[in-house]
Amino acid sequence: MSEERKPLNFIEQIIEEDLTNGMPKSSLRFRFPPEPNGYLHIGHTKAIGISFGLGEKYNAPVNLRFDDTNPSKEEQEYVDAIKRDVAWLGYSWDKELYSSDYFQQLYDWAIQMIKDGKAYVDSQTSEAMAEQKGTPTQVGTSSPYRDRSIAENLDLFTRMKNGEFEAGTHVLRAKIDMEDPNMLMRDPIMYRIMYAHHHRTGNDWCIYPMYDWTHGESDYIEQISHSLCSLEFKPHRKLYNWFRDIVYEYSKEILPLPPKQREFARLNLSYTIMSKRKLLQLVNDGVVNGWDDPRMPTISGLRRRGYTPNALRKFVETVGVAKRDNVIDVSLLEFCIREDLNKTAPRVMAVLDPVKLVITNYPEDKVEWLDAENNPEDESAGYRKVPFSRELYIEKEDFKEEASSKFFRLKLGGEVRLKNAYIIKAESVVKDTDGNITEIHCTYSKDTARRVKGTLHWVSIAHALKAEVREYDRLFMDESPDGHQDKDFMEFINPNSLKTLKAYVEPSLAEAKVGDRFQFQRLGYFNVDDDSNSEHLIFNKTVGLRDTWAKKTSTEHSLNKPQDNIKNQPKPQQQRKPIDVIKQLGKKYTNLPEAKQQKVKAEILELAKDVTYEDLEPLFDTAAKKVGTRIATALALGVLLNNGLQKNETINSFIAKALEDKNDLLVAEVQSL
RNA sequence: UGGCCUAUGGUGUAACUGGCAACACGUCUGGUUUUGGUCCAGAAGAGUCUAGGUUCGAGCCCUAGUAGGCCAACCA
Repeated sequence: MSEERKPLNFIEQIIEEDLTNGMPKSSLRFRFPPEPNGYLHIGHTKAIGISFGLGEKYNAPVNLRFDDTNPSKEEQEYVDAIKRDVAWLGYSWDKELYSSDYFQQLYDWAIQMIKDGKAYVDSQTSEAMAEQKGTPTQVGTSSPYRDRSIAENLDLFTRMKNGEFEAGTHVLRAKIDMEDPNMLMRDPIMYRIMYAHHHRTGNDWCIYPMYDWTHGESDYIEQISHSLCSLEFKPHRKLYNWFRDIVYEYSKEILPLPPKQREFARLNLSYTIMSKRKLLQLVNDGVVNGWDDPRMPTISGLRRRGYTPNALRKFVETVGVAKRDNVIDVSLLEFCIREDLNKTAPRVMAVLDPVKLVITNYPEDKVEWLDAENNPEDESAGYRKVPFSRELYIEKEDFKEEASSKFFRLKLGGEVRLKNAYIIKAESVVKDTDGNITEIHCTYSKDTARRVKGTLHWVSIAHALKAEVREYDRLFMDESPDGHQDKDFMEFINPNSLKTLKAYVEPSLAEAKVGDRFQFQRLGYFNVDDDSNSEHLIFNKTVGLRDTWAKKTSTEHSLNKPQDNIKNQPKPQQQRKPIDVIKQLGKKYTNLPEAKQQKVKAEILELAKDVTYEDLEPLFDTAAKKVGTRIATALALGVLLNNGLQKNETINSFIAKALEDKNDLLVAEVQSL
């Protein structure tokens, strides 16, 4: 009956705490607030997973709110793409909302703030204001317009709204504290004049509210209980609360719940970038073919690449939620998609780099349609027929004229199984004038029950379909392309991130539809690209199969990553020095229950027989705090002394210091020395 | 010459709030296998950034350091 409670992340803990402190569960409400100025990427998937995941966990509504306060950057196209991506991930939002829906309310509150002397119109240039703002280490100074009368502020602000001023001539600022150590509190701008067409409000407004004076208030209007965002907004929290407390005073009768902002570390993925601005640059510079290029870390790119919503959700669930900066290894993402596709993707055969194979003892005009299992992981997937004939294609790299016994693919005189078909033996090769192998001649045997080490995939030449296969490599060659202050991320672009192959696939694939996912056996997972049609089949390689053979051969033949190899070498157990084991045992000594302590003590005494004085000496300096280690040291020292070691000054001072210790165990052990 | 945040195996996250540092990925062995996949069994790898302190007992609490991140857009 022991209930294993799943550990909660820090945000869930905060919510649980609020709940036990009296917040009704029905008050829980979350939101995902993208700015429609670009496509969503895998980093957003984490944010989406957190807020929508909380919604699912607590059965609470989650709003999709577009933070659309900057019409110069935002477009309807992005709104549509964002909705498509969130829905594709399998989340459903309670309401589709826009910060621009609240422009009037925000304006009314701003008027009230002016009347209360909490906001003023500044009429300086942005340079002058930046100057007065100070620096992180230097306080700011007040604007000469800071003490304008309420009447004048009201008049100016109304005229700003009415379009009487040019862009850039006036702004509305909150009146807070130009000397606050948090620069965001130094009279932040609330409104600027901007004559731009807004994707929703058109030309209704020519003043637009800034992020800080919009986001928190939108949360408040929607009665969001927990407003979750990434770490870089932590400094904004003070301002978020400042604005919130003011509008709460104005409207608490109608809007009783003041929201709270909490911040988590955003997701970073190795070998890629997560900045919408930089992603846009890749699109604009033609490095990739659009936001949904399969090499892009965008949700639409991953979708086109063949990733599943399941895999992505599992991924963000696995990476967890915390507050420290992180870089997730792409291998985890790849693990998640393989795990999902392994269970669901039908297996088919495709040859990407073909060489012709002729079965000399197979009749020329004969064709057999053999049974092939669709998915060994899923019995209900059933079987299909694949055609077998005298002339086949196999992968070039599956044949070598000569090879070691470690190579259990096809070699001259060797036998191998053809998947779903017969066992063949390579007899001879035909070469062109340059010495390239053009044909492999084999004989087959019908006895398929025999055990042979290797199994190859193949296609019948006469029946195979031609297909284009797009193989992708990482877009950047550096683990952290935008993590270098001296180098631009564009310097790390991998020039060979896309490889287009002419492949041959089994005929059953004629009916494959855009988006369908398959495992090309022994190769990896592939899906049908959006560009594909029945005349011209196109597949994207989603991810390769785990390949321990490729790993072995590449580490044998290349010295590419020597440090990786060294790092990953496990140390043989025998080489672990006794003194190290003693240290480890000693560490927790004082925490152990009595019986276990005796056992460990005996172990240490035994190990100490193989310890030299040179090994032990450094431990005499162990910090006083590490009592356990000092006890272990004393025990080992006892053994050495018994074996004839003479006391010296270092030993004596160790003993003297230990005798004065408050820990009885330590004192007892030392006294016997 | 500031403020805020963070620090646990190679990576990420835990440790029931002070009691023998766990899980996942990755790495390495071995087994099964008509995919060098999957699956199964196992291993290596962490004195929890440092130095003090509180405590019978500290990854967790306190103090001081160190390192990294964020903050000076009429962006979000």
